[in-house]
Amino acid sequence: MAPTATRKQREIQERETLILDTAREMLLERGYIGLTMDRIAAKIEYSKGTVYQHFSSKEDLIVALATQMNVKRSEFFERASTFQGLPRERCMAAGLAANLIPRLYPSWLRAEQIIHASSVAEKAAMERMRALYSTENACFQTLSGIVRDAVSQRHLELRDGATPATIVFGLWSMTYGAHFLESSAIVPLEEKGIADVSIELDHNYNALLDGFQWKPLAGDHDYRASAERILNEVFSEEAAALGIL
Amino acid sequence: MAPTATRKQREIQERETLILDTAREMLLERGYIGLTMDRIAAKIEYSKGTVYQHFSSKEDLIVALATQMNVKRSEFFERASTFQGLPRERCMAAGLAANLIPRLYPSWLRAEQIIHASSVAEKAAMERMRALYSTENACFQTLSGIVRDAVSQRHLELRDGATPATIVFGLWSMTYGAHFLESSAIVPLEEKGIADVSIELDHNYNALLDGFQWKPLAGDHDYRASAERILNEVFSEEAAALGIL
DNA sequence: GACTTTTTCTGACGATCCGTCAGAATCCTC
DNA sequence: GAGGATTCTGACGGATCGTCAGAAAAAGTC
Repeated sequence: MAPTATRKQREIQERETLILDTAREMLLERGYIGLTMDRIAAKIEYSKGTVYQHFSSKEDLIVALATQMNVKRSEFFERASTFQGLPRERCMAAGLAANLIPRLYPSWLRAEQIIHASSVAEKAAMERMRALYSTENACFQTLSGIVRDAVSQRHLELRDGATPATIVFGLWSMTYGAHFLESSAIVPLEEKGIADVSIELDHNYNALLDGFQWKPLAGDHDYRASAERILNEVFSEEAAALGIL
Repeated sequence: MAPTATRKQREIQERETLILDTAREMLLERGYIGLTMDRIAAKIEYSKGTVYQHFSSKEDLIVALATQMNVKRSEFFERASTFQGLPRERCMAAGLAANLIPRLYPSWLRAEQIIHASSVAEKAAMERMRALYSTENACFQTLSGIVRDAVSQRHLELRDGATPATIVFGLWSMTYGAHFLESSAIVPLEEKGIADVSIELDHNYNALLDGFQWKPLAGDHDYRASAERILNEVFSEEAAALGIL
C-alpha cells in the first residue's frame, strides 16, 4: 500500500519534471507565444487534462520554471558565499555565479523575464507564487550576508544612509538589467560597442564596489587571479561545461 | 484635392494616436493579457479591421508604444545633455531623466518591458522594429557623447579596455534593472530594505562613477545641489508634475 | 446631381488556444 | 474478478487573433 502509493507519487513527480523540462525547451525555441499547453501535452504524450493536474494554468507553469531557476541561483550563491577568501572575493564569486546561470540555463532566464514583464503573477496559483517569493528571498539574503560580513570586518563602511540592501540592490539591478539587455536586445549590443557582456559587467562590478570603497580596491588586489581561483574551486564543473577556463 | 487628402491623413493620424493612448491606458490597467484588440476597437468605437489597418498585430502595437517611450526618453536625454555644467553633472541629469520617465509614463514602461520579455519582436512589422531601433540608438548615442566629453576634458580616464560604451552599458543596465525590479517585483522591495528606489539608485550611480574615477568625485562636490539645479533648470515642469521639488 | 471608381470601414468567420469536466480507462482492494 | 477509487482523456465552450468579402463612404467624372 505505502510502496504502491510511493511509486505512483514518484511517477507523478517524474512527470512534473518532464513537463517542466519540455516547457523549458519549448520556451527557448519558440518563445512565450509558441509555448502552448496543447503542444506540451502532445510532446510528453499525455493529455492536456493531465498537464493541468500539475499546473493550474500556463502562467502557473512559467512561475514554476522561474522558481526552478531561483533554486539553482540560490544554490550557486550559497556555494559562492562559502568561498574561502575576502568578503569582496565572495561577492565577486556571487557575481560570477550570477553570470554563469543564464549561460547554463538560458531557458530559465527567459521564464523569469516573462514573469517580471507580463501580468503572469496574477494568474498563477498562490502557493506557487509563495515558492517563488521564498527562493528569491534566499538569494537576496545570501548576498546581504556577504555585504554584512564586509562591514563587520571593516572592509566596507556604509555612508549617507546606505545599507547592505543598497549595495545588493545595485549589484542585482545591474546584473539583471545587463542580462535582460543582452538576451532581448532590440539592437544587437555589439553594434553599440559591447562585445562581451561578462567583461563589461566585470568592469562595472569593480567600479561599483570601488566606489563604495569596499577594500581591497581593484587597484590593490589581483581580482583576475581571484576570479580564476573561484572558478576552479567553486564552479569548476560549470565553468568546464561552458568552456571557460 | 491635396488639402482633402491631407485632412484624411490628419484624421488617420489622430486615430492612430487615439488607438495608442487607449492601448496605453488599457495596458496599465489590465496588463498584457487584458489588452485585446477587440476591446480597443470597442473603446475607440471603430471596428477591429480599422485597428488592424494601423497595426498589423497586437505585438506591432506594443512595439509602437515602446517607440513612443523611447522618443520621449531620447528627448529627455537630449535636454539633459545640454545642461550647462560639468560632464558628470550632465551624466547625472541623464540619470534623473531616466528616473523621471517611468514615473511620468508608467504605461510606456510596461510596454517596453513586455517587448523585451516575450517574443514580441518577431511578430511586429519590420518597419516598426526599425523605428524602435533608431530611437533606442539615439538614447545610447546621447549618453555616449556625455562620457566622451568627460574623457576629452580629462575628468575621466578609461583603463583596462573600458570604453565609453562600458560606462553607458553599466548605467543603462543598472537603471533598467532597477526599474524593472521595482515595477514588477515579486517580493515587494520594501521588505528587502529598499524603501525608495530613487535614493538607492542615486547611491549606486555615485558609487559607480566614483569607481570609474570620474571627477569630481562625490566627496569633492555637492551633487545634491547639482540635482536640484538640474531639476529646476531642465526638468522643472516634469518635476512639478510629480510633486518633486 | 447621378453615376462610376476608389478608398475606407465593417463584423462575421476560421483558426488557435485556454481551461473544464463528464465519462473512459486504469489501478487497487478484497 | 467484482466493485470502488483514482487517474487520464479529449471533446467542448469561451475567448482572442487576424482575415477578407462585401457594405459604406468618399472622391472623381460627366
